Amino acid sequence: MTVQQKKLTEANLTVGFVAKRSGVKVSALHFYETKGLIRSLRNNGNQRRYKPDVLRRVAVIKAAQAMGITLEEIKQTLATLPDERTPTKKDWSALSKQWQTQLDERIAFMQRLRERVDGCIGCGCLSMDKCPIYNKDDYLGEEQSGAVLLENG
Amino acid sequence: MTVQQKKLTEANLTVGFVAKRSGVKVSALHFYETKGLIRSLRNNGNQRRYKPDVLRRVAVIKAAQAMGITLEEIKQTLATLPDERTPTKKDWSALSKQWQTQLDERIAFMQRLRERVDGCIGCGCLSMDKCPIYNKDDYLGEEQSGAVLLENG
DNA sequence: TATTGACCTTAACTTAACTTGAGGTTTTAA
DNA sequence: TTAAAACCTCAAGTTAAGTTAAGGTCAATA
Repeated sequence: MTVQQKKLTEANLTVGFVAKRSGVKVSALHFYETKGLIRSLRNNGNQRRYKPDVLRRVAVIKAAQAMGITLEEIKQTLATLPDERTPTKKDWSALSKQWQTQLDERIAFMQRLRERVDGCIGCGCLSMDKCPIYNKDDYLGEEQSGAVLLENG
Repeated sequence: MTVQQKKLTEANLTVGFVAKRSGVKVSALHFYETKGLIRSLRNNGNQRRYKPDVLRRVAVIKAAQAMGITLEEIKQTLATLPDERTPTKKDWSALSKQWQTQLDERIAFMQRLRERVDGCIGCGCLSMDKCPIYNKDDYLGEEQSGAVLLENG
C-alpha cells in the first residue's frame, strides 16, 4: 500500500456525505476549497474524498461565521492548525481562545450600543448641536472603531 | 407663499451639508433615497433640499446598521414614523424600543455562542456522533434560527 | 461675468459569500 | 449493462450596500 493509497483510505468521505452531515451545500464545500479553508484528496475518478476532520473544520467555520468573522479571517486562524497531523484537542482549543476574545469584544460593543439606543435614539432631543448622536467624536467615533468588528458580519 | 415654497423654506439643507454633518457620502444619501429610507424636495435647479430631521434619520440608520439590521428592515421600521409631521420624541422612542429587543436577542445569541465556543469547539472531542457541534438539532439548529439575526449583519 | 465647486443622472464596478447552469464524467444499483 | 444519481470544471449570476465614473447642469464667488 503506497502512502497515497493510505491517505485515501483515511480520506473516504464523499462531498455529498460531508455536505449532508455538515449542513452546507456541495457548492459551498467547493467554494471553501478554492478559498483554502478546507482540503480534499482525489480518487481515481477525480472525485473529492475528505478526511473526517473536515466535518469539524466546517462546523468551526460556521460557528465563526455566526460570530461575524469573515472567511478570510477564519482562513488565517485555521492556518494555525497543524498541516500534517490531525488537529488535537489542544489545537482546537487554541483556536477557540482567539475567537472568544473577539466575541467578547463584540458583545461588549453591542452592549455599549444598547445603552446608546436606550439613552440617545430614544431621547427625542432634536437639537443637532446638543444631541450626542450628532457628535462625530462621540457616538460616530465609537461606531467607526467598533463597526470594524461588525461590518464583517 | 405657496405650500411648496413653504416646504422648501423648511427644507434647506443641501446634500453636501447633510453628508458632512452625518458622516456619510453624498452617494450614500442618493442611495438611501432610491431605497426609500430618506426623502428630499427639489429646488428650482433640481437640486436636493433636505429637512433637518434627515440628520436624525441618517444617524438612526447608521446606529441600526451597527446593530446588524439590514437597510430593508430599517426601512420597514422607519416607515412607522409619521409621514406628514416631523417625528416627535415619542415617535423616535417607539423606534428604539423595536430595535432594543432585537439587540437584546442578538446579545443573547452571542452569549450562547460564546458558551458553545468555550465548551464545544475547545473540547477536542473528535467523535462525530457524540460532539454536540455535529448535532443538527442542537448546535446547528440553534445557529440556523439565530443566524437569521446575524446573517443580515 | 467667468470659473470653480457643488449637483444632477445613469450605468457600471466592488466585495463577500455563495449559488446556478451548462456540458461532460464517474459511481452505484437494478 | 445500462440508467440514474452523484460528481467534475468553469463561467456567470445573485444580494447587500454602496462607490466610481462619465457627461452635463447649477450656484457661489472673485
